[in-house]
Amino acid sequence: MNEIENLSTEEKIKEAARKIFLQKGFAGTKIRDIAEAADINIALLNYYFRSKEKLFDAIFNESLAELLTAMFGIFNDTTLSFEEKIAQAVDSDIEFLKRNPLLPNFVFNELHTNVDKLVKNFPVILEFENVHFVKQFQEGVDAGIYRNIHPDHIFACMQGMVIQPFTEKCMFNLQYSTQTEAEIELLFTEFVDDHKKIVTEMLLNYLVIR
Amino acid sequence: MNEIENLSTEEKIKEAARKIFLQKGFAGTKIRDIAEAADINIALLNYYFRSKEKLFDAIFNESLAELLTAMFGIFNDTTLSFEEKIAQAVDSDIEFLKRNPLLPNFVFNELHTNVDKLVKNFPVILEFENVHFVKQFQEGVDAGIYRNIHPDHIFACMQGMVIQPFTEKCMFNLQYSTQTEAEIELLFTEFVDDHKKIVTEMLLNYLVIR
DNA sequence: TTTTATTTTAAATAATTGTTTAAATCAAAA
DNA sequence: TTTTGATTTAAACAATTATTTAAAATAAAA
Repeated sequence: MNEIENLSTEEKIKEAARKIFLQKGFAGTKIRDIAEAADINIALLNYYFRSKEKLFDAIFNESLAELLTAMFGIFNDTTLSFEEKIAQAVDSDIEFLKRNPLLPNFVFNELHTNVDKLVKNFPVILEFENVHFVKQFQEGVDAGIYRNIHPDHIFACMQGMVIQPFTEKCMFNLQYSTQTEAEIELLFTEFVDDHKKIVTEMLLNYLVIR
Repeated sequence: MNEIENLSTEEKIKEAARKIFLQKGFAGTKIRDIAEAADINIALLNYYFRSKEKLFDAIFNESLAELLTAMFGIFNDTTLSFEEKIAQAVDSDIEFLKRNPLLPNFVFNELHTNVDKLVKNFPVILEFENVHFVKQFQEGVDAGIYRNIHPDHIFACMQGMVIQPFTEKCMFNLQYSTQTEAEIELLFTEFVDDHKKIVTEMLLNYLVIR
């Protein structure tokens, strides 16, 4: 019996599915479009993944795992100071978003139809209040060096500022519609790189009491 | 000839359509669901609005207009100082989002399939670089009292921080899943009210050089 | 080579969904 | 009341779409 899967067909489907699901969401995606993009027969889709929904779940769970890793990977690193965690989280989030610009909107949008699946597949999501980052922050608050706010505000501010340029990328494109596409991409990269520094400074400026 | 429209049926359709389109997007919405929610016959939908797409466009354009008004209504008020504009924009945005929590995600998501329609219906969107807020900011930068960054960073930071709590509201709900729904709503209102103050202070703290 | 299991294909199926039709109901005007 | 036009309804239609089937092609094993 051959246990080694030939991933080429399965991976072709997943890559095409990922691309289209992220662009158009679950309801907006037709399995025929996936099949065409993957250059395979429609029936193969149900042969490898039993249904459109199962294929979607596979993509969605992988995407969410990626996002959670990117978003919260830094926050439990005990070797980093609070300030370093913020700087590195902002940096790694934006680098991640450069490679996956559609991912946050995709996840957040499909989420509220799938909240029940979320906790089941990612119970870690309930642990965010206990992350090392929060402990460090609370210690700093108690020591009088950090401003006393609920840590959720920090997450909301950081994530919001980091994600927003990618959410309204189309607005950015409009603004520079005279340039070529390649030039716009370059401008956007410059913009989000500047944005990293600004977001980090803005957060620390506010949180750290001098 | 009766020129006075009886708005009750038409309005019933629009209200139901708005609710469902905002929750599920264009592709995820079935006109039968709208008809059921509005408690009317499916054919009436095409009688009043010629197609699903036309109905959607009506809803979408209204939504976008609302969002743009809420987001940028303050920025051209010449009676307000730069600092006042920030404080008021944050306040009015969050108050708006309390009433329309799903609207930003809806708009941004449907936008990238409709970018061409956007500029046609809302040419004002290209004028944001010339808004009074930006002029005030540039003057302040030239006078050395504001930090010299591209104004787009301000918009991205402000909008991101303001919208994010509503985008991940479902996460907030999970965190307090032991409480009743009414209690959670109260907690969330408190949270975003605190958030107003934090966002405003964080922005001004960073932008205004002392 | 022959046999067996796996993978792929074309076509059919069944259900869904946006739209249309034609008749029925209702309201206002003559 | 009768007539006219607007509104509403039930049903049908046509197109789309996820899924299944059964046969063909391919690869692996005997």
